[in-house]
Amino acid sequence: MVDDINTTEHQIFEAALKIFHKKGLAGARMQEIADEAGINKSMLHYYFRSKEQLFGQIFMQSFTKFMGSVMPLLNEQNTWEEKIPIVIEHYTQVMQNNPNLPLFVINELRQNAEGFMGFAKDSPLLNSVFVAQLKQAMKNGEIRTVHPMQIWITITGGIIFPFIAEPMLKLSAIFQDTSWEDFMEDRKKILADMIIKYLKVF
Amino acid sequence: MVDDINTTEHQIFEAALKIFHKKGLAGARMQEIADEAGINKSMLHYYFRSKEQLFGQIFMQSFTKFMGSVMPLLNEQNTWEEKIPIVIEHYTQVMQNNPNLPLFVINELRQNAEGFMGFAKDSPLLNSVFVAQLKQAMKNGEIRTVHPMQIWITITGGIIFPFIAEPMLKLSAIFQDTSWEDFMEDRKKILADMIIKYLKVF
DNA sequence: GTCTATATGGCGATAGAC
DNA sequence: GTCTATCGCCATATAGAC
Repeated sequence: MVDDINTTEHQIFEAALKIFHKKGLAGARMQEIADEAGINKSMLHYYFRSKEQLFGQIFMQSFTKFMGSVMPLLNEQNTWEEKIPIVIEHYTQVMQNNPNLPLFVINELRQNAEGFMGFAKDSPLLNSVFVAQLKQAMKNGEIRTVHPMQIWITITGGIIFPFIAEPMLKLSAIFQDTSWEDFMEDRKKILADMIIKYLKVF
Repeated sequence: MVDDINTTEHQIFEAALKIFHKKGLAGARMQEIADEAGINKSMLHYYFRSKEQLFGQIFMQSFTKFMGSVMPLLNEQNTWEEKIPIVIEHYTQVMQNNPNLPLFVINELRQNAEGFMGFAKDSPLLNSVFVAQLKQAMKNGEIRTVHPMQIWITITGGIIFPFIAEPMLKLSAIFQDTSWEDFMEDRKKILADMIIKYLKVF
């Protein structure tokens, strides 16, 4: 059982997750994963047969975590306006706990475009309560009419992008007068304000 | 001369650019680059010595293109408000012509964090006319006071992120009722409006 | 400059003892 | 289940003919 935290299999899985997230499928080495797990390299093949299969399990879990974890929040019984800062806070947490997760999923998905088509869902996002609430508010004339995906990408990208681009931003020595942490803390409020104001003032 | 478009060296360079952008350093194969260039594999070593050195030249050019190309626009003699849609249009063009460029630069930078510190500039962005204009407008009370980098990341991320996340978004079957092209065309105006409204209405 | 042939090392994977 | 030893392949790189 991979779930049992004390098994060899679990140790390998966690090590592989870390290495694959950092280096990707092509860049990761089985030996490096074994070292990270403090375990003999043969054990990787004993438990997961091949690098491909080990990777497959890691990817599946990562993809589900990244794409699926936010859905419950979108279907809560609160207003669309309340959901926005909650979603922003959620993604900030995800990024702080798994800084390489989105880049990993995006990269591997790009390499293997057709290989993962089985993952395609029937767009649960567009069927969420959140999107329904936005559409209703648009219909009522309470907010501006705009494709909900524009709002969604602005929310998610607004948080995820700075984390993804972090090494580039830091390279430009851009954060001289403020810390990265303060900057991202400010960002949460700015982003929510910006989106809500855009929707309401028109 | 790599500049001369008819030389073997130039053909190799262009082929390597394409393959490295798509697969990254770890995923690219010298044979694949040679095939793409329609040239014998030995020629790659003859002109560029090693994979590492070939990659180094590609990365340097890519990084400069990605980071440097927007600076002139920020220093033009127009208002900050006029610059925003211009920058958005610029990045849209860059993304359409080099769809893998940002992800390539971000990924390789992340792998080799300390290796490229020599590229660090003295933050030309924060010394641009655009940022100076924003600061002046804040001082005059014409717009809300906010760190200019928040504005900058919202602009760049707002365009770059959807392109980066494209395979993931398409996988979610999200674009049933509109085309990707229409969506991005709308986005340019939405993003500019959103940012300008946020700055002016407070 | 361009080709063919080959050297060299690294990596995924397996065999087999314990 | 876990280890050591090793196989076989593939990728980078070089040697050397033309």
